[in-house]
Amino acid sequence: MILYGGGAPNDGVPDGGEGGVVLKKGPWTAAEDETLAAYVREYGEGNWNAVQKKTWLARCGKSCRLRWANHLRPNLRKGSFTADEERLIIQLHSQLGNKWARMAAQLPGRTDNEIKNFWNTRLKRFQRQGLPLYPPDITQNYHHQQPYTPSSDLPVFAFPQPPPPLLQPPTLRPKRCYETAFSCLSTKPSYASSPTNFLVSSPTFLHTNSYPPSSYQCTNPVYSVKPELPSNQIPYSASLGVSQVSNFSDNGNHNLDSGLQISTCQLLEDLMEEAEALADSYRAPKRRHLEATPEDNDTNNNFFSGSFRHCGSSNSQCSLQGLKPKEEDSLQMNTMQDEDIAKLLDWGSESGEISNGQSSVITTEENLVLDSHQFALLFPADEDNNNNTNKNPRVSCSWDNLPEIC
DNA sequence: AAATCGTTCAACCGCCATTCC
DNA sequence: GGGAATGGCGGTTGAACGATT
Repeated sequence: MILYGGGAPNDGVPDGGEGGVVLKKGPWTAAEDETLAAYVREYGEGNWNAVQKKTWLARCGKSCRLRWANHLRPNLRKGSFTADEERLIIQLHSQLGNKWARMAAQLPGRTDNEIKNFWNTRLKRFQRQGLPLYPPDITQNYHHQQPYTPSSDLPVFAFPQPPPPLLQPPTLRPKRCYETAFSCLSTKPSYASSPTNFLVSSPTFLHTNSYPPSSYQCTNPVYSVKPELPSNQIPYSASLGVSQVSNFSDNGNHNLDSGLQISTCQLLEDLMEEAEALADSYRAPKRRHLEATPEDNDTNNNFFSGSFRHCGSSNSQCSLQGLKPKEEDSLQMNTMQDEDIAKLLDWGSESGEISNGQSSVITTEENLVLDSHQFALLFPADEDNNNNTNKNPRVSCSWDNLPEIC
């Protein structure tokens, strides 16, 4: 056993002896750091579980590896990101999604954890402020299919790619986003041949020029075709839509065999938000309980009510940036009229039998385009935001009034 | 000065893939 | 082939800290 660094072996940690060591958690001490560094100097990286055996450290191998990788290994750059680094991160994220390790590989001396923290902080801030996550030039890069390629080992996603055919068996299973996005489901839905379809499933107007009005043009990859789903950013797009299906059907049967259901429900949710804002401005409040019942305490069932809160709280993501976030969203939802819901459900039914929660029969995205037009007629975008704003501030949210995403 | 709020960052957790036996 | 061990990755948490009220 190596006693590098002179640190106290126990250091407040119970030690049950060989095989019964209670591993220490929490912040690392300088002595532990020194011990770990000495271990790596002697034995090299890897075999991290041996650290515990060969030194007095009561840390699990994972913890050692993490400490080394994030803090002790040489050539680490500490301190704030430079402007160039920040820009590179943004650019990489626009292409890779939440692939922190791969992003870190492009930023010498930076760790995936740092990048992840940076991005999540930035994400929070930008969402709160309703700002676009990606600067226009970076999204232009996307538009012109000139993805940033800092090195040869970074795969180039020449998107937008034609969306893969829907309703095909998955050919690969996304590693993370799948789990997160559909963690609410006992039955995992199938989806088309790549996670890209989750984003294809975002509101139709994001992918066409037909709606909303031409003044609004989304190029934000977050909404658009993207190789990977940043799962903590797109629950709105995927999982929330799914949850809505189950709630609309109200049969507890998560029979979601179609990625297109997700598409449709996502669009539906977007439209419902628009509808709720409009409806709320015209009608006296009339409560309608779309939220999970109180006895539904698990996350699955709360997903529906949470979906609106989430959307409101992630303004830059969901595009309805003018909507009131969080609590007010659920209030707005409660004020939605039955007939509005009925219209939405009828619309959904016509489009893909969404209202009954069964498998969607929509087979093409064109249907969604058409239906969005129908819905546009149902809830026309206000032509004069000021007028509506005077009626009710909430109505200030319309497609025209949205802050530019990109 | 105290309380509250927001941000940052280090660390942990769970899952998955790979390797080893 | 199968299970265990190991490493890697992404998501999440919570403490520390500073700013604001």
